[in-house]
Amino acid sequence: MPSENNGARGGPGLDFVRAIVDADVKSGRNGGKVVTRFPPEPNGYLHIGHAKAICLDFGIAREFGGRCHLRMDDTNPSKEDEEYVNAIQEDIRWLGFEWDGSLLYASDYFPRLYEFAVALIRAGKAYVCDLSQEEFKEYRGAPNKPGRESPCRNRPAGESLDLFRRMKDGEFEEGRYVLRAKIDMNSPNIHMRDPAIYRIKKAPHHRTGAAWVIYPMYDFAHCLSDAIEGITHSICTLEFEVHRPLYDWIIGQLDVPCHPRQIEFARLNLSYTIMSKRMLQQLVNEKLVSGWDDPRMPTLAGMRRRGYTPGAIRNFSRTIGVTKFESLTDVALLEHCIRSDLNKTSPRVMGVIRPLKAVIENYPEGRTENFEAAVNPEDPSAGNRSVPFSREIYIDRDDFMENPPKSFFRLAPGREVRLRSACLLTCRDVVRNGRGEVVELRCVYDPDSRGGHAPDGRKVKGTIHWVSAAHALEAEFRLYDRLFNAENPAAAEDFKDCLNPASLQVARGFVEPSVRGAAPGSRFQMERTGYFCVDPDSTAELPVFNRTVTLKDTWEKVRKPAPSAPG
RNA sequence: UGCCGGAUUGUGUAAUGGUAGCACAGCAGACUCUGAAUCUGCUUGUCUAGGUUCAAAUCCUAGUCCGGCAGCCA
Repeated sequence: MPSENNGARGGPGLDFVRAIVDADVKSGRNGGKVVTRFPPEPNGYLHIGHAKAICLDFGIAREFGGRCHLRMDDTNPSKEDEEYVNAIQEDIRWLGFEWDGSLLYASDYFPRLYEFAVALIRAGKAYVCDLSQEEFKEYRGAPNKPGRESPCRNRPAGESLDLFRRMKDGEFEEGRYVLRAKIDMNSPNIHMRDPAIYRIKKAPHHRTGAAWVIYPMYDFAHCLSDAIEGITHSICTLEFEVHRPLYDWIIGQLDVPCHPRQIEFARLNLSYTIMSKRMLQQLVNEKLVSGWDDPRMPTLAGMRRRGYTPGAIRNFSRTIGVTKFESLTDVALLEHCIRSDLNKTSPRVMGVIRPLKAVIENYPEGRTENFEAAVNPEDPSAGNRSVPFSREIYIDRDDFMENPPKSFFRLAPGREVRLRSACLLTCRDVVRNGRGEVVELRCVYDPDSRGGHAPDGRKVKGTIHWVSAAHALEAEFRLYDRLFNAENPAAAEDFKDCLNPASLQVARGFVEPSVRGAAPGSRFQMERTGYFCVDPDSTAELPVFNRTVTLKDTWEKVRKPAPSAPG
């Protein structure tokens, strides 16, 4: 097979796709113009794997001063829906891209595609075939076994034309006839063995309604849609590599304005994640998640709700690169990208997820004071916030141990810690309930340590977060972990067996009052805990926080050495 | 066993015949009012075998292994 892409290599700083585009621009191919397209089928929501393709398609157009179209590849009405068309546009814009021209649809080209098919028949390059699906399967042969020619192969063009028109007019049932390209039943490439290019499908189309009862197949519609739009570089994933000869063949038979170059790259695979639309659809249908935008989903809608930023996803896409090697990217890299973005941009706030009350016995009852704390130590321009303090506070249960090891830097009977941005606190005693569980801590603070510094210069290793009980805002925390326990769930016998039963844990706790009224979508770093994003489920009475990702936690590793890495 | 691709440290990715580099992860240390961030250091790699060459991840030959392809899905 003549392969235009063979031997193509990346230049310094350029991945192999950009290297090809760059070379084409420099050699004056297509008049030096670059036109790409992102062609989703509107049969599901976009996911992080699509983000890689979007960044490539739109990114290349942007970098080379070209255009990028958004075209719905809507040639199979039984799977597609307008809901997806809308979601796809929203997600692309959210990611930070805007298509050139108006939104395009392959279905807009149905009349022209029909005429192209007619032209192909006239040229003796296509015929109407009445073999059933089962029969043709037999005729097609196998990868290592040549096919046989359909008895209809030499049907006169006039007869095929008539039949094709009658297919269009709805005279036949689904499956009665298909239109086939007449290529080569002995080709070592199965896609060249007289592939079907039009089939009868009596399903209403989300845009063309009942206007058509025949629909072009992907191989016919896609290359011609590209050609109609003057696409110069048609970038797609590896599984279409074997389709390229067919792509080039069809374009080569017809009078079209240009011959786009198809370039294939490896799709993204992420550890502990599934990327198959079919499997994602199944999770939604079987209510294993709350919907396409469940924050555990790898969909852009889910990640957005989870608190991911478009910039972090774009940065991730750039970092993983583009190659033809089918790899499995460590989800830790994605997490690194969101942490590093959020670290620079999110306001800090204190939140207690599993509250334990601490009473400061030497602090006057009824008294309140405010401590100043940086909104974001990484960004001095963000200024300060005021955090109220009083005699009773909540701390996190994880920050107290009754019989701690030496490596535990937090609160314990007789130990002193720093309350973040406030003062030094020593635990004197614990209060238990009837079952012997610790339900309250009795503490004292050092009145000379206001602001968190000990006047005598003594070192206090541990700093913990807290919330004043009198001022605390009750909140729901949705603590997300990876959806799957297996590194590659798609490779398992049943991916659903790999679901992580602890992928969502809901907790009731408190946050500092400064976050009152934060709009859905607002992102915060809960100090020492993780990054959180306000969920749309929030109400005036109860804000809901989705945990985007935890902070890295060295103590976690000390405490229970390396399972298979936390989320 | 047919065709088409692919193979660089644990993971991902550079090096276009001339010092195998970067990021993530891991480990060790420094710093620290977030066990975060930051900073420093460290470990680990060219699928194999031949060949060409002063010099090979890169070029040639032969193999090995992995992925994709037999929808009237895209």
